[in-house]
Amino acid sequence: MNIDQFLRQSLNTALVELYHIKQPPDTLVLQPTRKEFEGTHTFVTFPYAKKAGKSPQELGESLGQYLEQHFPEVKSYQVVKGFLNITFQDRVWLDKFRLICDSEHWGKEASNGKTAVVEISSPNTNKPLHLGHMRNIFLGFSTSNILEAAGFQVKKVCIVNDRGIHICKSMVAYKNFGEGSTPESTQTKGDHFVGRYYVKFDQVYKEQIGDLIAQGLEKDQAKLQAPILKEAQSLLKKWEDQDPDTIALWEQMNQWVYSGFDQTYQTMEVGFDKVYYESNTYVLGKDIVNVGLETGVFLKKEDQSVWVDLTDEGLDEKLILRGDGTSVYMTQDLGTADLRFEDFNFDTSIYVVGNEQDYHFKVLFKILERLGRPYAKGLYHLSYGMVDLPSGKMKSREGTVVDADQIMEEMIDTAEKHTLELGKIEGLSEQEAQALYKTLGLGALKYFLTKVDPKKRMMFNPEESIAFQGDTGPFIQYTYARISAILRKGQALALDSIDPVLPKSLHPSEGSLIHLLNEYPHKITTAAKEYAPSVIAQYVYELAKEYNRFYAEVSIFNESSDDLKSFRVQLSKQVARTINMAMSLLGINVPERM
RNA sequence: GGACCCGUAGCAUAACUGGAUAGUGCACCUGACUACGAAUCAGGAGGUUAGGGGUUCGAAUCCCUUCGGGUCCA
Repeated sequence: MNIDQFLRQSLNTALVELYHIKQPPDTLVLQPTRKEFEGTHTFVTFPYAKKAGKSPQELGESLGQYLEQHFPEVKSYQVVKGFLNITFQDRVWLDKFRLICDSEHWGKEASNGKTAVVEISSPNTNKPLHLGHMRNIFLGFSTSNILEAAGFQVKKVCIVNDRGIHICKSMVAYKNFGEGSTPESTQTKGDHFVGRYYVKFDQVYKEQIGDLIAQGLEKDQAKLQAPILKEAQSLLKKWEDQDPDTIALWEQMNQWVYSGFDQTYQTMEVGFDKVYYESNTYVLGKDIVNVGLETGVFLKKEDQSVWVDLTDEGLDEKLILRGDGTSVYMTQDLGTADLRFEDFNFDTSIYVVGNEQDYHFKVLFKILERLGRPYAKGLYHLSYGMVDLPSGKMKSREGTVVDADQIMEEMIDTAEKHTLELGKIEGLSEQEAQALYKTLGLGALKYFLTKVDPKKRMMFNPEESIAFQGDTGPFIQYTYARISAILRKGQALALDSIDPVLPKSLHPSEGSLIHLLNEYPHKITTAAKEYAPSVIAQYVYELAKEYNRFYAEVSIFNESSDDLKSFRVQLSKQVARTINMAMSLLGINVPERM
């Protein structure tokens, strides 16, 4: 039984015995004890004081006394202003430590037989990936890893937005200004190559609007009349009519983009189980509309457009299909939801999509529920805030974005500079050194993007970039490398016994380390339940910090007793193991030295 | 016109979902390497949790309201 449960049951017994208060154990209010007080677990007595007819202070005292007398696991207690703080015997922690050492599957739940689908990234094929995508991607992959550790089978999918007017804009600009150049001929990464023409389109478009206004047109009219826009629209029409030349160009340009994306994904160390293309899925959903009309979930208006009325839920009426029979995003998303369920028969499906789509997903899920889809209750929108720059919002058309490839490169360069300054990696080959810089640079980036609550907008300052000190990826990586050095030495001294003699008592920092280690499985559960990588990030930071404190407070190899030395080596080893696992849940590697 | 999200020291963030004196990092000041790795550790300073009102043993958290920032729907 875990300590939490044990304490809940014991408190339950005490409340019944002393005050005849029957309170289900799992409803008792427990919380971690604050650092400045003795103990690890705190029971909040206020809610029960009235029923017991005692002051919170008295109630705490009596309960504490009861626990101390009846349960040998409880070492001592302390009541501060109605908060009952409980300290367990060192033996309890040592038993836990033994279990952790012996458990081969530590930090990995057994399969729960359920499948989760996670939709990640969903890029457009007209421009390179930027910082916003990175937040999406790292959040999505980390969430996937966490769900896997919590026992799910996870499928990572990506929907590529490869059709529509935005692609045609790049195509038009390329036709007019490309002069037959290619990524190869210009030595440019494919996605950047295509993105350039998207920006070019916008430049020309703006010039043309300016010219038209100068000729006396209203601004709104000018926006509609600009020749290059009309050209893009006619190209979209041609694409829909399957014009061979247009299709060929479209395929060619998309191919360039994909090869660029692949390279970026490789640097990020991510990959997908299945990729959907919108050019295939945008026709889906129309059948669903017909069925929905028959069953009365949808209604048809005079202009033949199809709507759903959600006003009784506090939402609006929402367009499902246009009067001319063409799709809107909602039509398509209904179709892909069904398709995805056919493909994976999932229990949970998570959409990692920015919070500007909060309303859209609320409506989508509601409609699927009304359509009686069996999977509807397993849908979840993992919504995240925008990434802001000091200069304001990122706008790809205006080129004010932080490019993913560029930022990764800069981070890796910074890591290299930093590492060379510190000069601690003698003996690494050039190849190992390069791998290390990547590990550190990407570690800093991934940690930065996953440690924050996804809901919040976040600020990214490219000038100050991302630090390597304090609450950062490299701080944790450093702790791991530090422990690795200890383990190497422990091995050399033959102190790395798998079955060390456990000490009779614990140094306080040893106790808190074991307590923290013991928390890890709970953190996975919480993180999986809430789809919150930040839970893991915060945990692993706390663990690394606690280890560094331990490291400063006690010595390992200067102890006189071999038993104690090997115990501390073993403790270090378990910390390293846990850091490694937690970091890999965030998609971050840890180095043996740095 | 309607709806949703956000506001915590100079900056960036946390608070176990209503619990203790609101934690932590950066930056700033002070100390610790002739000791297992100083990308570290120990300490200091910095807060009317945007403002006001309410709910209660207790509010950053829930309700009302004002202000500021952002988003969506037609």
